[in-house]
Amino acid sequence: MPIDRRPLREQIREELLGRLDRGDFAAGTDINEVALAAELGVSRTPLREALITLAGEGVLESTQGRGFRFAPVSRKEFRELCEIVAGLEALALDRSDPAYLREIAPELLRLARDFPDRIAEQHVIERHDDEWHDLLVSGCRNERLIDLITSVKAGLRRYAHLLAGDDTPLEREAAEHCQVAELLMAGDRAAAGQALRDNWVNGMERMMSRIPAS
Amino acid sequence: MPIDRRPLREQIREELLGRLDRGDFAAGTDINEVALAAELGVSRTPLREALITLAGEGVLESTQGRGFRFAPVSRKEFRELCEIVAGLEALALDRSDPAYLREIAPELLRLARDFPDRIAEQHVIERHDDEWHDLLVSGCRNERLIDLITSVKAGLRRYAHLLAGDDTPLEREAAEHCQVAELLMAGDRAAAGQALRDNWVNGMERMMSRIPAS
DNA sequence: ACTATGAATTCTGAATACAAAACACAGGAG
DNA sequence: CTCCTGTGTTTTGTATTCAGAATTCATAGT
Repeated sequence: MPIDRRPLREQIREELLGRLDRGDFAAGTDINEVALAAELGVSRTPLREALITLAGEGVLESTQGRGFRFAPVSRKEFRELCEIVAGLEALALDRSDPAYLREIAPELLRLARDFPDRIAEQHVIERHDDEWHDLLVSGCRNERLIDLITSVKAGLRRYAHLLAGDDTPLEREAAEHCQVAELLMAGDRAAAGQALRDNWVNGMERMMSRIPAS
Repeated sequence: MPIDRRPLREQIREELLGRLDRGDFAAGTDINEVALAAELGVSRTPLREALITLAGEGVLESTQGRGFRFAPVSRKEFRELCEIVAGLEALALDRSDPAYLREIAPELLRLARDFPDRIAEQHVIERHDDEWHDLLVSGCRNERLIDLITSVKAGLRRYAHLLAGDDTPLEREAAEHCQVAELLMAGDRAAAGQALRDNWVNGMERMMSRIPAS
């Protein structure tokens, strides 16, 4: 097997994002660099590099002399991020090859119908949802756009653990995904894009109440 | 006056972007950290932090063990970036307060008509163009979106010096800006958004020939 | 009792030092 | 002559150290 030869800062970044998913960090709290570096078993240098990357993605904030802190969550920001991702994914759909979209539409439909039931664990559901969205935009030739979507979605990870346990909207989510897939199968990319945007907006509204008011 | 108390990495980032505008760096070339740090009069640590930030914005690329290099320019990437910014600015317009847009429309129109003539220096033209676009999206309440647009536009700076001296499309650019302003004054935000997207696409097509084929 | 001041402490920001990987080039085997 | 290999050099990646800013806490003055 090829051993892991990526820079430490990337591994650290992913580790921190993983912990974020699990809700290990309280939003709004300051980060103690020496403590966190010791905990991760690395020095402050690559840790700070990872923190700077995350700050660039909006996951963290930094203030001169006071270091980094996890950006506090807010309904306003959640709404902003969802709006952006919705716009970007719709754009990606628009810049995709229509033939390819028709090709993957059946798989998208299958995934949407296989949506895990409410018994499933939260991270399984998230994984499944991510998989669907990743496949959806996989036909986009605009590589920078794909990277950008990934980056913006990193900011949404801070909200993941807040949304855990709310299984009511699962059917809605699955149904909306089905609709997008069916529109793609019919070849109506514009309508699919609109349905996708609606899916994001609806999902956002469904989740909004679970975010503490700032 | 308040003295400059921003972190070095930010000042370095701006200095590098400024040099990029002036075409001081050849695209695709490797960066020697010690040499550049010495030239800037700083140590490698904040320099690397700035480089990592710029890599996150797509201005630089990094490879394990080989450091950073200015990402090579290509028509493909230029097209991708323009598509993204077009989509994001149109989204920003869509998320703006219509009343505010009508309010600033006259100023937008005035700016568009005051477009500097072809005698003006390149950076004056760019400054003017930036000012117009900044004002256009200034009514957007989505702060994250504004930041994102700024970040993606940083990637476009690598192309600025390539586009210098091409004064033919100036009237086209000005005319298209006028049209957007007039549509906004009429209160037709959707049409203005479409005109804005067209402006980006047209501008991109006009510039495309000046970018060396990869 | 409360505020202001200042020293001690903690932490970040930046510089330097060290380790390891990539590169360049010379020399030898085929 | 070509290709491989090994050694020396350069450059990056990471760790450590140093300096200075922010915070805390105690104390003195009102």
